[in-house]
Amino acid sequence: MSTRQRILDTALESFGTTGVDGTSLDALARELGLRKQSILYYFNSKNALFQAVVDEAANEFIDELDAVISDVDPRDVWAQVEGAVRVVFRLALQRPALLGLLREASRPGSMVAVQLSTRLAVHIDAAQHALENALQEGRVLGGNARLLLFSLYSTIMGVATEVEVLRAMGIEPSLRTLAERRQELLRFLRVALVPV
Amino acid sequence: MSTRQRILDTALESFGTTGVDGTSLDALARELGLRKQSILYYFNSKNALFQAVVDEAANEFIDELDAVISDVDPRDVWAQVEGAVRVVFRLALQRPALLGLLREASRPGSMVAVQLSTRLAVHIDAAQHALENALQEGRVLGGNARLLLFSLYSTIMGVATEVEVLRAMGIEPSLRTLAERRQELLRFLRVALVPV
DNA sequence: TCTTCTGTCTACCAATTGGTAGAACAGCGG
DNA sequence: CCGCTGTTCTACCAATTGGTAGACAGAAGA
Repeated sequence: MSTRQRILDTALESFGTTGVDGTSLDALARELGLRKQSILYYFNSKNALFQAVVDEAANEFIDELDAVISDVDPRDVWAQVEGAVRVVFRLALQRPALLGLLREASRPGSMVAVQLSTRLAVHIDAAQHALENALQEGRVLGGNARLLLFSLYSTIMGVATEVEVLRAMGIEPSLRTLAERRQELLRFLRVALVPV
Repeated sequence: MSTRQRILDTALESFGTTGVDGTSLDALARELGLRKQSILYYFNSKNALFQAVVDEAANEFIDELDAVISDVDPRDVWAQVEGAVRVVFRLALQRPALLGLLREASRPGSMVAVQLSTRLAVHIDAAQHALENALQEGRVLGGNARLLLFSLYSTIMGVATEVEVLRAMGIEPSLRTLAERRQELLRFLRVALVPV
């Protein structure tokens, strides 16, 4: 794998778990068996690296979503929601750093330096239109599609990343726990989203 | 107001908006018209200050919740949930730094140094028991009360703090927007929580 | 008046931070 | 063998960080 790609991967892992401020270029380079100057050779600044990592994470996130959702009837909003929930929960288990990074990127301070990936913005637009269609046909509750979309996003995100909160309260989340949580969330969404 | 209290208040504001790592003792002191050594006179370290600020924020948060919920029939779970939602949304508008700080405190890295306030833990226990009673009487969906509680918490939190995400996407949240969001969330919760 | 305690200050400090300048070195085409 | 290009290195650096030591001032109490 190219050095550049190794840097991106390791940085995603570290930024997503330890946070951007909590990760020094020095420590990152040590983990890679390099000097930090080599990192700065590929990315002009730490901020540029962060931007690149966010872009990569957003792309990976969307790829996972697309892979699942593309198998589904685009008119079946509920099936799409269910697919999205499944993806997010799987990522929470298998790629926790990825979700951590997306959360890190949407923190108040970080947004100043880093714009959300273009692809993510486009994807949100598309999802918004899909929801608007569903709304017009009366298959979903709610008025403002974009706001409803954000509601879905933050609900999924919040529930999926609460693993950390559970750990902090002394509850070690198990596979079974997460499965239960997903069931509860799906029941939540199902009752709120099914045809009126 | 005592200097100690002024430090706590300013620190909460700064930690909650700029983040802990993004706030230096120097900048904090400058904002207070002091030297950072004076801060360290009251709090032995930056971490101790953060711990104190988290405790204060948790207390304030719980006070707000208690004030609303104590007016409600303790057996009426739905009324309590509605009250909690109202409180969180009001805080999102009037004391955004407070919610920001609670989110900051539940970040992966921060929890290492800072335990959740004891009072918050006790409060969560109480809420858990209330939910369990409701579950036994069959007035609410769901199985595990503690998990359901976390679901409620993260859902409310996620939706309320998505103001930042909206801003990042170029949507300036208005009072009306937030009111709509609250309505949507309440509809969400109502349908999911009302007697089966 | 002398002492003591509280609070704020000046003066430092060691460590770490992100970042720059430029040497060394490898491989490769000519 | 030469020069070129891409990559990694050593050597620095200025700035900032959290934190320590101790002087100094003022108020309070004896």
